[in-house]
Amino acid sequence: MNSAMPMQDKYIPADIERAAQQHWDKTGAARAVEDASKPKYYCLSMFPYPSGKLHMGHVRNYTIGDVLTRFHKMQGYNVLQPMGWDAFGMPAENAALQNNVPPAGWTYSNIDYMRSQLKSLGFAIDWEREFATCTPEYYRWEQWLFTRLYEKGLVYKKLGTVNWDPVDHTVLANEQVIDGRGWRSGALIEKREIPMYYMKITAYADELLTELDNLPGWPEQVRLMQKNWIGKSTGVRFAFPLADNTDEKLWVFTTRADTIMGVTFVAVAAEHPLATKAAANNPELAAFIEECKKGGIAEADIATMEKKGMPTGIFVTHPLTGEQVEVWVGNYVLMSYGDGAVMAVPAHDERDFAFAKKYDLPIKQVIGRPFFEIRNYEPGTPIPQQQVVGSSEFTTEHWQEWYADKQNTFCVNSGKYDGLGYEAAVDAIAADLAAQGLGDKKVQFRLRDWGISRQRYWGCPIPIIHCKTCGDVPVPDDQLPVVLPENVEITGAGSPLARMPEFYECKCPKCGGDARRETDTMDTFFESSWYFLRYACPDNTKAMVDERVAYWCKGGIDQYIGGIEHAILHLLYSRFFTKLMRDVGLIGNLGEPFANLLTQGMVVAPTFYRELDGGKKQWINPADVDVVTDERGRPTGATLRADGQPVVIGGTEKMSKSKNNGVDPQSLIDQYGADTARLFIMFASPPDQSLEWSDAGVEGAFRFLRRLWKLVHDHVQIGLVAASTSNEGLSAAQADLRRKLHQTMGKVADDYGRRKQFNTAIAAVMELLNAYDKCDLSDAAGRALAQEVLESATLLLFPIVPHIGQALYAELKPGADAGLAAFPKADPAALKQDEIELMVQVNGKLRGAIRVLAEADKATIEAAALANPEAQKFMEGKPARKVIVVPGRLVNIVA
RNA sequence: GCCCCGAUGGCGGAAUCGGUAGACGCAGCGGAUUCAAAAUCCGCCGCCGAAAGGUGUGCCAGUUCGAGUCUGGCUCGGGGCACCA
Repeated sequence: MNSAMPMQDKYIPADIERAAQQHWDKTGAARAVEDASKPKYYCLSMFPYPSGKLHMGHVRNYTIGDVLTRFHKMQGYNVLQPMGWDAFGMPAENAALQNNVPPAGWTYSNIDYMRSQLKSLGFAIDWEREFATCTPEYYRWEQWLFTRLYEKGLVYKKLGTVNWDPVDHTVLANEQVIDGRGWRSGALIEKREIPMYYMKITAYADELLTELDNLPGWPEQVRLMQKNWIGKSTGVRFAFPLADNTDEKLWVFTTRADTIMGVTFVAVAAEHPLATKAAANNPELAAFIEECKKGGIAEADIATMEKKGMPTGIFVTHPLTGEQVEVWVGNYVLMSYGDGAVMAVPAHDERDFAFAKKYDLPIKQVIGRPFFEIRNYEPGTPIPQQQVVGSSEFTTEHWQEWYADKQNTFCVNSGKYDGLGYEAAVDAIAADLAAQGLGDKKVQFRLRDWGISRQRYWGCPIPIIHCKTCGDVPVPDDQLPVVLPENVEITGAGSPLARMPEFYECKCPKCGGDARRETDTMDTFFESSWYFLRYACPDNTKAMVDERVAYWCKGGIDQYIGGIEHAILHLLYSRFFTKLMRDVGLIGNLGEPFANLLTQGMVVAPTFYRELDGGKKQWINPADVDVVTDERGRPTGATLRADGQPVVIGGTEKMSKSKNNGVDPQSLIDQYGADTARLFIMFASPPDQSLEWSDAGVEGAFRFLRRLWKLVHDHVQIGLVAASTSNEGLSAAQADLRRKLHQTMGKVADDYGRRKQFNTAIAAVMELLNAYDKCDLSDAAGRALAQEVLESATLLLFPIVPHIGQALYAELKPGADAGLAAFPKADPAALKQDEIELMVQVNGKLRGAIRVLAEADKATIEAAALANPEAQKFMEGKPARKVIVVPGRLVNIVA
């Protein structure tokens, strides 16, 4: 900043943004160095997938992070804000298929472009810590960790189910299965079981669950979602002996053992061994099992499809009644849950009820609900004790909500268990099953082990060698990393690695014989599960992490910011990894990785379309549309700018390619500058809510910055003075303005620091400047106050709009660097107020207002309120029965 | 289907611990300035009503002196559901 030059009278963002960014680069303003003498603040935003260019969601995410980064820097913290690239993933392979470019080259060029975009937004990122996860320097360490975990038994191999495209001969992601068909081939997808590697996350289920209670800095909803996902439940696991007198047993798990006397059939998954056995000499059943294998593996699809089943002809013995119960195959039973079999109690489970009605299976009521009645009730008397007069009516005609109730119900038609409530019945039944050696209480988790094998190319190779004599052998440390070859041809049919002998042919590290390298790669959640630790020491070529992790991550990363869509998987896996790495001895006990979490909302925009022949919609970008409004500003229609013809106004939806409603951040930056983009995004809505795009709102943000520039410019023209430091010499109106200034300092610091709500912080500064505009500041004391207001407002806004902040502050205080300034702190003396205004209510309705001394006692306030003419009018001469005084707020007279 | 969240003027939103509903901004309307326009500045702006006043925070109940905020029941919209990231 060259303060010798006269101040530009126009706000020209391009000039000041370039200058500010050069200044920060030159001074290394964003560089983070470990410094034990200062409190640290590690501010982390979820790293982007390098898809090509930044989208508005990125800009929002990283602006939030940058505001918190800059605010904490001004508060005296040693701040780290890193950035990197989640660089492995499917889109690179799709791009390769479409444009015939290798995934590596595509990814690296995207990274280069997106890095330049991030730089143009002026984020205070320490670029010296940048890395991409697709480089061997990064992924070698997760291969190394994988081999450690494999040796500890925390990684193991078992069969897993995948979406198989029988035409393209390839495994598809859930996203690539549309209405049960492959997205490219259109073929009906089948379930196929293949061997895969699994991470034993279930071994940490209890710790992952209980630690959620130690995360007060997380949104309650995210903790709740994770809790439900882990899904700890206590129930009974028990067995139905097969009725054929062999020793074989069919095991099931239930949380409703109290309904066990109502079991009328048992359902098993299509892949269950018993189903396979029964199908051996039952072609009809075999055909049904085949049918169950049609379709994808996504749970949402399985849960919403029509429930179907078929009897197997196999009977099992009810462990308590000795009755014969038939085994059915059900398409809704998942092999991956528990034992792949469930007891069916149609009377008390809604799904079983529907199934029993469909196949005409018996429904046996074993739970009753007491029915209450109030007898001899006299209107006007207190309601007497309710009296149980019997059980609510049960009918098999239709399902009623209470059938599945656990509370206020008791066993009926259940022999010795009759009359017992839920808990007592479960205890008694579990004890009886245990006595026979046929079952016991069991804690079960919904959480399943994490399958990490992917039959894809653009990912981290799994470091395993398959040897005919030695079995699966982890790649020894001195042969790591297993480097992913970058020059490959992507065909869309299977993994190219499996067609590259130069990749998979190898020697067994144990016996030296011919062996085959694993060609599957890892789930890309693997990379994102530990990147935040690597930022502390990205340059270490000898170890995965080092002692710098202890400095930056002590007590957890201070702030993590990212989309709510990652609430479960990414955050759960990252928590899991932190515990794994602790147990492998890599890091001390850091506890939870993310102390504070902010989940930002989506960026949405209006949609416009035209209906084409055949009902297909042609989506039109909002930038090409003019909206027509009536005289009150309500939209009445819209036209396409190119031809002036009408288009249909659709809903407001998440910005996406498919709805063509995306706004390119680059055009915004080019037109208005980074500060306007940042300001609009922070002002439009609080960070955790969805943000609606508005071109007019962007204009408004730009207008505000231009106005701010002009206010400072006009002041500087008259001449700089020393900022006021007390109320001395101020008029009453000026003292009011100064009080507002200091109130605003407190408000903005609280909004940035505690509330993380930036829209209200901006609104508060706007209010301050509105008051500044209306106040006469022409005398000497006023000039000093003007200087104080402008200096402070510039610093208050600096975290959000740092470029203009840097420039204006240097104009107001020649030679000063806003980025190094301390955040303004409210002066208690300026906040003092003699008189306050209280609202007066009569019967809860606002009727008037009174002014009283700030220290007035309750009696004085009551008297003033009762004397208020408006209050008296609405009391209509009635005496006040009660007067409620809420200090500093209002008086409510109950008449 | 299951888990979680949300709903306030024409629009985005504010009201932080149950206490003035609509701050701030956008759009709109009226005016000033201008040869004119842009830009800028000033004023108005929930709904009904001439006013007094009434009414109003998705819908239906409830708790309370007082409910956008708390409780129960719905409706609609969004996120996640384990291979999108």
